Amino acid sequence: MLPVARPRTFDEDRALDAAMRAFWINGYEATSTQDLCEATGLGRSSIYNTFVSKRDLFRRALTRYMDAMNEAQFALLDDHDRSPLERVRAVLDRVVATEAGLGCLTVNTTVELAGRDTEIAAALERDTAQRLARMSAVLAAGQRDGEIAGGRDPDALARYLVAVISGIRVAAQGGADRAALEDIAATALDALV
Amino acid sequence: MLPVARPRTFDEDRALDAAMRAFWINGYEATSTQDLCEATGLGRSSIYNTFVSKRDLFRRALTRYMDAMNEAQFALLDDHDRSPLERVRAVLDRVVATEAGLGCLTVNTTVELAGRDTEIAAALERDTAQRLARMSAVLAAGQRDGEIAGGRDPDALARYLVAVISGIRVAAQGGADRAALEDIAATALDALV
DNA sequence: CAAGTTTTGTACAGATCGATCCAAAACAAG
DNA sequence: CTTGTTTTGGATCGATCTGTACAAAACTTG
Repeated sequence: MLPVARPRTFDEDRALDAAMRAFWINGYEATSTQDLCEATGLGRSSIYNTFVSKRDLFRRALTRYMDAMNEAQFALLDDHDRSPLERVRAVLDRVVATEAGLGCLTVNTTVELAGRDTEIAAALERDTAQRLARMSAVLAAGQRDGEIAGGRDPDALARYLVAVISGIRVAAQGGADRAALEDIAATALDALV
Repeated sequence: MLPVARPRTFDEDRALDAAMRAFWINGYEATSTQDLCEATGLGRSSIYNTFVSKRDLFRRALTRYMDAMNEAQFALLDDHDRSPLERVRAVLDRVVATEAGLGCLTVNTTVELAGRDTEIAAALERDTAQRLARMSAVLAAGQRDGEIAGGRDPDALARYLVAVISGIRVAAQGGADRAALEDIAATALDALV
C-alpha cells in the first residue's frame, strides 16, 4: 500500500553546486533557466519540480555557498595551534588564494540584489553578522594577549577586516593579480599591530 | 542648401545622467530599455537614435560616472592646503559620506560585468590604474615628509587604499550604517602611520 | 505482472526583452 | 509656403525569458 514511485536520477546537492557555480560566474540576472539546465544537466521539469523557482534555487545556492565559506573560515579562526593574529593572517591568505579570478558570490549578491530583494538582503546581513562576531572574538583575544593593538574596539577592527576582504575580492574580479592581492592583505594587517 | 532639420527637445547630458542613475541603482541587466525610457523621459526612438544601443548607452553612462567621481577625488588628492595624509583622509571621508545606501557604479560594474565584457573590463582597469597612480603619488609625498610610514611601496599602499574604498562601498550596500563606515575608514588609516 | 506514484522530456504559454520600422510632426533654409 | 531633414511616438519584430501542462517513462510495492 506504499508505492514509493520513481526515484530521482540525480543528486540534489550536486545539482545545487552546479547551479551555485553558474550564479557565481554570471550573476543572478544573467543566468537563465536554460543556463541552469545546462549547468546542472537537468531538464526544466526536474529543476522546477525540485527547486520551485529560479529565485528559490538561487537562495538555496547562496546559503549553501555561505555555509561552505563560513565553515572553512571559522575553522581557520578557531585553530588553536595558532595565535589570533596568525589566524587572521591565515584567513586573509585563504581569501587571496581562493579568489583568484572570479570573485565571491556573497559580495556579488550584495552588489546585485541586496538593494532590491529584502529577503536576500536579510540573509546576507545575518551572514555578515556571523562573520563579524567570530572575527571580533579572535581580535579581542589578540588584544588581551597584546599581540594586536588595543586602541580600537574589536568590533570596529572586525568591520574593517571584513571590508578589506570584500575589497580584495572586488580587486580580484577587477583583474588584480595575486601579488597585488597579497600586498593588500599584508598592508591591511599593519593596522592591527 | 543646408537645411538643419528638426532639433532635439532634450538635453543629451541630462538624459545620460538619468540613465546613469538607473544603471547605478539596479545594475545593467536589471535595467530594461523601458526603465531607461521612464528614467530619462524619452521615447525608445530618441534613445536608440542618440545612444545606438543599451550597451553603448551604458558605456557612456559609466565613463561619465567615472569622470565625475575621479574629478572630485583628484581635486581632494591635489589639495595643496592639506598634508598628504590629510588628503587621503579627506578622500575616505568623502567615500563614507557619498556612499550612504546605494553603492558605487564602478564597483557594481566590476562585479557584474568585468568578467563577461572585455571592453568594459578594460575601461574599468584604465580607471583603476588612474586612481592608483594619483593615490600612489600622494602617498609617496607623505612618505618623503615622514608623515606616512615608509616601510611599504607606495604602489602597494595605494592598492590597499583603493581596495579599502571598494570594501567600504560593498559594506554600505550591505546595509552598514554611517558610523560603521567611519570606523572602517579610520582603522584603515592606521596602516599608514 | 499489475497498480500506483513520481520523475522526466517536450511542447508551449504568456510576458518581456532589445531593437527596428515607418509615418507623422517639427523645424531651418530658401 | 515649400522643400529637405531629423526627431518623435507607436506599432511591431523575432528572440528569449520564467514558468506550466501533459503524457510517456521508470520504478516500488503488493
